[in-house]
Amino acid sequence: MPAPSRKQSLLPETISSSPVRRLRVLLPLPLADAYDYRADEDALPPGSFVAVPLGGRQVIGVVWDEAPESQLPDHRLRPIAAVLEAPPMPEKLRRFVDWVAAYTLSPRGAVLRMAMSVPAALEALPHRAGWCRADPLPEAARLTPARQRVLAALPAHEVRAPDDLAREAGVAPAVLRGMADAGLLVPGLLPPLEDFRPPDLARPGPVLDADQAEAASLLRSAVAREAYSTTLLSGVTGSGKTEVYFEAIAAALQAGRQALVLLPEIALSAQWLDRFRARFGTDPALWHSELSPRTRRITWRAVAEGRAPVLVGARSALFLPFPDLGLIVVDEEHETAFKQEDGVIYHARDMAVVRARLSDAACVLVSATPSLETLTNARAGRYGECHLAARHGGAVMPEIGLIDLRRETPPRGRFLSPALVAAVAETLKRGEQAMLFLNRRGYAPLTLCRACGHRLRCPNCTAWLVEHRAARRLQCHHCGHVEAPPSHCPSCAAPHSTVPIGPGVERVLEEAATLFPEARRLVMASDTLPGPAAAAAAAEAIEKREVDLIIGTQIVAKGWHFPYLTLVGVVDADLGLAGGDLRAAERTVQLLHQVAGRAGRAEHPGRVLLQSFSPDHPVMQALVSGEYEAFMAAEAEARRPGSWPPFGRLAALIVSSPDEKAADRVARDLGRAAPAGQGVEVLGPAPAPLALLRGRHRRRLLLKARRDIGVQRLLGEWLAKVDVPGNVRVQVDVDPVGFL
DNA sequence: AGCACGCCGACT
DNA sequence: GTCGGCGTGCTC
Repeated sequence: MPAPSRKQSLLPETISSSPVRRLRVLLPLPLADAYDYRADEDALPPGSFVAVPLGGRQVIGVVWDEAPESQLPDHRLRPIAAVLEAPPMPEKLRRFVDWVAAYTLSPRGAVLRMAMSVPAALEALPHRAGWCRADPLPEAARLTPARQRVLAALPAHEVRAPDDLAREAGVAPAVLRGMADAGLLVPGLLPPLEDFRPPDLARPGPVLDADQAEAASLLRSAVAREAYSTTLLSGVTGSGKTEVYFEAIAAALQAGRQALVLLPEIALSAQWLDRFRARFGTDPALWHSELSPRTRRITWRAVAEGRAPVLVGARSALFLPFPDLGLIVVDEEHETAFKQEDGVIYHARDMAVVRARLSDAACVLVSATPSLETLTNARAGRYGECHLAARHGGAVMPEIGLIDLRRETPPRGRFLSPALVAAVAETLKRGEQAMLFLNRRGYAPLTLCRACGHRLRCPNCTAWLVEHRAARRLQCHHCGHVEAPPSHCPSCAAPHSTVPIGPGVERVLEEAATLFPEARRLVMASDTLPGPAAAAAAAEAIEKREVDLIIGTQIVAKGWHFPYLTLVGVVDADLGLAGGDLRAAERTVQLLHQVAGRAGRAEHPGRVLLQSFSPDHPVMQALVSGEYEAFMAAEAEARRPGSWPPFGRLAALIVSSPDEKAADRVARDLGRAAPAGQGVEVLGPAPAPLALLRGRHRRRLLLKARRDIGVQRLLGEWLAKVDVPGNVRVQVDVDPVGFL
């Protein structure tokens, strides 16, 4: 039978007598409002997952705790179709969904969708078959050594999964089958999902030094209060911050609550997991984009049922249904990867603070190079603070030096200066490891025709095509566009006339291969290390000294521990400073500081060399002196007069459309309707730096407002004044961090 | 997000 | 004359 049309399906539902009970159901669709449904069940608590009819299909939604308000008459209401078995969505998560939607000006349903990312976890899960010891054991059955091992591994009245039992007893699965036939084993049912093994709190952790112990006790007591607080935990690379916040996790577990750790790139955290295992003797639950559907379902359900005491994840883990979250740790809190840039645009670090507040939980923001926002909040007393001043275990900070590229010029077509080449050679000669850092993937960021000067650009974006020589192709780093390197210039048809301009890591690798032919070289970039397994293998090879020279993009900056790495050369320290980005200087200092932190640990002192054309720039001077806080204080004073964040608020409107005229028209209308008044300023419209992205023409407007002004209301009223045709999209980015 | 309805080009 | 393209618009 075909699906009934709307009109037909209304018929049987209209035969109901008024008044009917109404229930509010929020659906995981980009809708601002919840819908009213007819409830025939008694006492369906808020948070319940329900299946409801919508148009010609059925969708799963959540009973929302607000008064029904639909203008629809009773007879137009459709009934709730089914109540799902999953535990209701916790009240604290529902409030968080409401809060995030209001703050980011997103439809509530769009935010709910992030909290319902695993629809399969809401279905009832089948019980799994297992084996149980027969009681009594049949006397006649033969007890071979293999069979005895199975019985030894299987306590009376316990059910075990066949795979686990066979592995533990060291027998083939066929043995179990035979034992069942002989009546020694009887079938039993296992619960649908296994628990995550709880961390062992009694396990002796690493010995903390005095600084660490003091910080740990401060965090422990913050967690023990079971009330909202946010604390900044800062300290140089290698000062043992991770071990300190592990104590906060232990405190949350002791209080019977859950702990969540957010990492910017969970895929690269194999070494983090080793440390967790060392402290707690078990693995935490994981949450990131590469989980299999099955693991995703198991983990979501375990979180919902309170069976996952500790979860480590990427930013989307903030929307998991923890019943009683006691602690949120945001490690590397300065990382821009915490900013979600599409769909619902939010900053996971800021939302973590909110989630903690709504959960009566402690939040700990961790970084060697805290963001200016966080430092300012700490200085103002809104956040607590603890700082680890020294590297743990007696290691010293690396010595940082500058190479002035205006004097120390690399040979033509090369990118490593003589001074850096000499330092690498010396390091390799001593049998130590060296790293060359360049935050640019591929071979060359720009290709041009030497005959006519034509530059190869992406057809869909305002961007050059990046040559990836190993893969023999040109690639756009903003959309998926790929093309073969042309044999003739597409503009003047000159044959074989293209030349690569500027370096990427592949080109540095090529240079290193000619300079250091005997060194064992490894490139670490997101495209050469596809997935967590490859990244973990690379890290292991480095730790085992199977590599002499590492050439990497920013993925090398993130929390790795390479004990034999003593030299880091930054190929282009000026790279991040170009462009009109408000945070360019801050981000460059953070990135290069983190990269520098890879050099030298334990007994091997490290050295860092920065190649720069502007060695006098405050960013370079801050890196050399190591005075991060002083630099950030100066940065703050530079932002204060213009009321730039964190002293004022920003919101960006991004107007985009495949039709350039339409985008321009809407941007102009928005500009005319811009709010005005004390402490409010609108900049733009202007073409976005990426004026064309994935085939869409983009214009930007920027709202700057005093800190005490409610930006959301302003934005809401502003957007309501302008009518936006269907082919134009207006995205709102509250607290933008990038300016693309 | 789906899935309808709607109004213009190439097929029987 | 119908099948079907995917452009707008609604779903309690």
